Amino acid sequence: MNRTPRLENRREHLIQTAAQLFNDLGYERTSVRQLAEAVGILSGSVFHHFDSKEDILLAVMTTTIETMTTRLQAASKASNDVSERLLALIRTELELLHGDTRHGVAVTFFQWHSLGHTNQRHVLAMRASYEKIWLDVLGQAHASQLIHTDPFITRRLLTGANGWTIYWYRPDGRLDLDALAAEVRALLTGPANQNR
Amino acid sequence: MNRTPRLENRREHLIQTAAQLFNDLGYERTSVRQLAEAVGILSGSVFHHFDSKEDILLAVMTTTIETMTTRLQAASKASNDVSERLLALIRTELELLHGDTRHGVAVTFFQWHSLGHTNQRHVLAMRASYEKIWLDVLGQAHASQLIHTDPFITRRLLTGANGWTIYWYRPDGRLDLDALAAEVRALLTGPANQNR
DNA sequence: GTCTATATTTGGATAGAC
DNA sequence: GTCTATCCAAATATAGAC
Repeated sequence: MNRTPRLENRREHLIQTAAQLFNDLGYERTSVRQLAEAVGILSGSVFHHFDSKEDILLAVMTTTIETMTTRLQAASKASNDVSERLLALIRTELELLHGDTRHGVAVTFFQWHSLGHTNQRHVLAMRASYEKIWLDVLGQAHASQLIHTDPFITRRLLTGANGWTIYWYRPDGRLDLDALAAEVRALLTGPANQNR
Repeated sequence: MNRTPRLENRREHLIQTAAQLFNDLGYERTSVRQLAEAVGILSGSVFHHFDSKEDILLAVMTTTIETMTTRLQAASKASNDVSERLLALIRTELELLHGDTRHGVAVTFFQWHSLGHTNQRHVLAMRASYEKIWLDVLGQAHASQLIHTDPFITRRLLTGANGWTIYWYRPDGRLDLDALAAEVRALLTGPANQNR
């Protein structure tokens, strides 16, 4: 029996709660006191788990990037068909942005400038393996003439297009995630692949 | 003769300097003291020109949106050909993001969450006329089968794709703005319009 | 591992002299 | 329109008791 539900790992709980607060309010506008209150402890106690406030942001991002990479990796192995593989990657990134991981993912996408330079480089290095998966698949898509724009530039434009969806797209609205993913792929591959 | 160069309009100078600081450091990490020092006055004097710090951010955004709308409007009248008109809009937005207006534009794109709700609505309302120009042209492009994705969704994906370029694109690099604009249009219109 | 208490800094904003 | 001086609030972080 567990006397302290959810508290088996307070550090994990702090990271999840911080992700939500940082996403809702922004890192700078979130105080350590708010975070502490949200998990039911006092502000001083937070510093038993983290060295500094920035350390919390770093933890949010590193754990998020690990999840992102794992899921994208899995998606890239879902099919041998390049077109389907591309769709799987798009759908996965949109799921990351709008599913249970949304807070951490949004923070990772849009708040890395709140990190100091050293930590920024650390996060960037971690993101590299995530981006590599993308570039591999986009390279295949380009080689098989599924897409006709440069894979590198395409990925960067796509990063913006997908990331920006957090500001307007609502999964519970008219357009579901599959339909949105299909629209995004249609944008990349052109009308030829719209009718199957 | 002017004894006080650049100071004819101190308020304007403060807005321009604030745009740069807010873009470089972020709104929350920029102090009124820093801004004051950058224009050569003391922090108390700033509040002769603005009611509050948030008021400065609001001024940055409203003046920026006016410029954005003016320039996009001009671009939309540059040609009667839909394809060229679309390219002109893309090129103009990229110029706004990377030219002399870049600081204010980046702040307007990515830091509106630092505004209170009331001011957010104000800014959103101002942006509407800018977005209307886009939706008109994308609607024309869709009607003439130049693009095949929904104009509304397309614009939102495009907003993200273009806005995100501030994080990776450098106008002084290998790819010039015309080439980037061409890539973006190629993404929207598909391979059919890539070879002219 | 958490709390109490607090050190220390910083930032937005104001009042009144010049 | 700017400066001087300062108020006040809020925030990160620490030390030591429990």
